[in-house]
Amino acid sequence: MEADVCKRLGGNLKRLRTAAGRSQEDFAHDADIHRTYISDLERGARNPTIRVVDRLAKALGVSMGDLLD
Amino acid sequence: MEADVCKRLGGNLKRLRTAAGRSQEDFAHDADIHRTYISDLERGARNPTIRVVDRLAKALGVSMGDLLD
DNA sequence: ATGTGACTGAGAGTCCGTG
DNA sequence: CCACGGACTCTCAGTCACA
Repeated sequence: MEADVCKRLGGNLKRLRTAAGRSQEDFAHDADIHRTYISDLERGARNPTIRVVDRLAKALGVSMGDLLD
Repeated sequence: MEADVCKRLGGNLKRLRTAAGRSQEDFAHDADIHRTYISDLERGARNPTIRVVDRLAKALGVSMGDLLD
């Protein structure tokens, strides 16, 4: 446990996005975030602000806790 | 509802911190975050990264969802 | 369809203060 | 004890070309 927050977010994001059957490109469009930025996030390579996470959560229809906890 | 994420975090943070009976300064020290930044966060005046929120949650002994949802 | 390095403007986060 | 400001450094947001 205690994986880095960014890795945790990345894993949750990838899991929830693929579970919804959406590509990074399509999802990026819905969340209004650049395609390569989504790629970075899923790899845990970025430390995003809560405003970005808020957009991710809304585009997925989940809570922020679902992405971060 | 639908308040800005930063305002939501600010309200939750202030509520949970005061419920724990701690001053901003003491709490800032425990979370290893500058005291003025805690003040800014509680007023919803900043858009922090998830690493900062993670430290806040740990210092309070709550989940990130408790602070953000 | 996704991963990655590089880039720039904007803003995250720190530290000095004051009322 | 807290709100708020100014000034600073360093990282994030957002984008591109290319693999």
